[in-house]
Amino acid sequence: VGEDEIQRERGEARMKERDRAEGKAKPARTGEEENKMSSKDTEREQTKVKANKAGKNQKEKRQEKREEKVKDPKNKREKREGERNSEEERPKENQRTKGEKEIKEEREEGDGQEGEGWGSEPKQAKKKPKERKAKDETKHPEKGRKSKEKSKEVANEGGAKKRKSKEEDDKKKSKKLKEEAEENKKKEEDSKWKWWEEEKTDDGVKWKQLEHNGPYFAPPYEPLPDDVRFYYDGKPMKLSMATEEIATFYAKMLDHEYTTKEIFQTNFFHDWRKEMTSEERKKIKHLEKCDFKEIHKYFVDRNEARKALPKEEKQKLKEEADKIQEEFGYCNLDGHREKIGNFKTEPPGLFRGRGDHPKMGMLKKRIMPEDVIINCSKDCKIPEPPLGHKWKEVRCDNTVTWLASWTENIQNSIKYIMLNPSSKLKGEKDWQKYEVARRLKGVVDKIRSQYRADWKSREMKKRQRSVALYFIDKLALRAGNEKEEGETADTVGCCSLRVEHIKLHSELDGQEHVVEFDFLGKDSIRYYNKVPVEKPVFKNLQLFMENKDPGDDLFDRLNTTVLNKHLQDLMDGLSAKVFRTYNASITLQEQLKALTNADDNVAAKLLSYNRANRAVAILCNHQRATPKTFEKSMQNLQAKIDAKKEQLEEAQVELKRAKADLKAKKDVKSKAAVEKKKKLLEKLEEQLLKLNVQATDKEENKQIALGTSKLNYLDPRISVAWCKKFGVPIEKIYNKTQREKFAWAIDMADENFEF
DNA sequence: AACCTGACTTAGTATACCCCAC
DNA sequence: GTGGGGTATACTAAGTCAGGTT
Repeated sequence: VGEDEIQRERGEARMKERDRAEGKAKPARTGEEENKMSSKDTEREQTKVKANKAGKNQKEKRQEKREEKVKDPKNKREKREGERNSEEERPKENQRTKGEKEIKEEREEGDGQEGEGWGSEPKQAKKKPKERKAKDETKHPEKGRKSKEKSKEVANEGGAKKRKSKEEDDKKKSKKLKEEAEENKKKEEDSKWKWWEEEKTDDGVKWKQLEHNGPYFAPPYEPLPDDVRFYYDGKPMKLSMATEEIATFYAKMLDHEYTTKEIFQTNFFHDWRKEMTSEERKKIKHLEKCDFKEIHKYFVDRNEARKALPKEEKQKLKEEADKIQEEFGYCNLDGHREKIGNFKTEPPGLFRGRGDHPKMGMLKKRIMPEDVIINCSKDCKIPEPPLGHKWKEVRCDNTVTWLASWTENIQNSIKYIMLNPSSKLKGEKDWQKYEVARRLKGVVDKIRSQYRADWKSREMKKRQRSVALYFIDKLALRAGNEKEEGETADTVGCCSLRVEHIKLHSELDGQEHVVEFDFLGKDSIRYYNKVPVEKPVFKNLQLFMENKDPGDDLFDRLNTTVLNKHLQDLMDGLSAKVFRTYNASITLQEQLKALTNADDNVAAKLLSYNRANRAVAILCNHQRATPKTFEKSMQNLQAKIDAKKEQLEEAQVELKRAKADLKAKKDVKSKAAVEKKKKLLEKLEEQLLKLNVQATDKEENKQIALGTSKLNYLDPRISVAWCKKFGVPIEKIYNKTQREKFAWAIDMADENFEF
């Protein structure tokens, strides 16, 4: 119920939410989205199919358009200009209908420049509630890490009573514990680097000293054993090593949906043939005649065997991995040991794009040292390339944060090795991001009233800009850069919306001026939403869509560069994505305020937190595939609920009986029995309620991913303050990794922090 | 102004891992 | 001890945005 209120309060309606509100009693999503999706397949599946179809039409159209452009670019351009000019007139007509506002508008336009002063940053004092925390940490240096071990030990002890020969084990363990503790101590000391208490420099220099061991390269290809064969046209065929390697990439993916897709197959086969020897190429002409099944089985078996490995073997493997982590996983940055995020080069394989990606199945080549640029201090020990190899380049650029880079062959873009989110370099940037968002809080009202005013501007450009900004602000849409056609999946953001992505309803379900959005956003995640908008926005959209084809840009006079330049003028550091951060964080703060009940127990408070978190995830459209095990675990939960209900009924019957007993006997004993039954009943009721809440929570979370917003959009200080204020242990909302990433916030925010 | 590119953040999914009930 | 279910981590694709070049 609370959640529905939230949504209403925000004055907008992500469609799903509204449907839920309409359904009232029904907690699960119902309504149109599902009606529309007739089959039982998952919504996303449907979405994709639909999108694919749409995509094809679009693409054909757009292709045509492009061809036209190529044929006669000038002609097209002129035509477009003509359209624009005539459009330019139209706003004036509209203004007339809006009456006397013209004058006001002029004034506001003149005032537009007042924005200059907005940039003044509300200086927020760096408070330091650090004292207490620091003390805590020095007192129990390895408490956090140890506690886990300890609990393990306790558990073990319980079991050990049965078996007696535990001593040796224990000894080993305690020794190991000691070692670990020592190591942890060392680590802890390093990770205790409180960079946030140091002076910040803002000169673009990211480090003074940077030392590391370079990337860890993917292990070389191991040829298949002789008895694992590839068949062509029914006959076994020995492949050259390079060809075989690529075949294994495909074979490994055989039971993945990807390999059923035509583009995937075509791309794969094309790239594979390129790498074949000429004899192989002569022979292998059709993918359908290739039989990878034996290879596939080999890998499946191998994986299983690895899973079934005895303990010691597994232990060994782990130790090896730890060694690698130890050697390549850390670097020295300005005298501090920092964890690296991705210290391994990406292994070769087949490219798995998301959504309807034109390049899926292409061969991702093996990265060699000769492809890699190393970035490190001048005077430090330069990382050794693997034996017999050389680096592409070693440079010393302290204005960037990466340690190594290479160019990837699919999109021809650069990939980097960078630090872990817990590092100073990442943390500082993160902190700064939220500070920018907080500055936006101070000027957002002004910006809002300005874009409202701009809805009536005589300039088409301004109108488009202001409507787009309205969407970005209200719906937390992404900016929407242009993308190269045919290089990536066809997805859009705000500025790249096309006419086909929205539908206008002057009236829908009792609401006026409803815009229906339906498009694929980042990662080809569908954005579907029906939003009532203000009348001028609606009118503007009608205007923008006039005389356009479905495949035309909705905001043809706007792109992200123009928009961001404007935003930069409004506030220093402002760009489109800041609105997402701002709206996400402010929503969390408001929701927490509205939902948290100080008298609740921790579990209930956590539920409130999750609900607030979920409100943000919904706002940002963070989705996930319904977990594979969802149905099952839901059933399990339902079974539990049913069992509880039964128990409850039984308890009721028993209570009645006890009451009758009491009436008959009227002795102390039966009175006590009644009390006991009453208590039991209460307890059961409470448990049932809890289970029901759990089920609701689960259902609501089915397709919503909370992690992304938690990690990237919610100022951690809001959460930290909330925890401190309501006595919720921080571990309940942030796991170990998250606590490391947000160490700065955990340390600096007190319960009074306001975003 | 269009175009390109480098650097960095944000994103969902696959897999590893851990814990608990059996 | 095992299996399964849920969470944490690894992985890498896909965005944003600004600065430079044409």
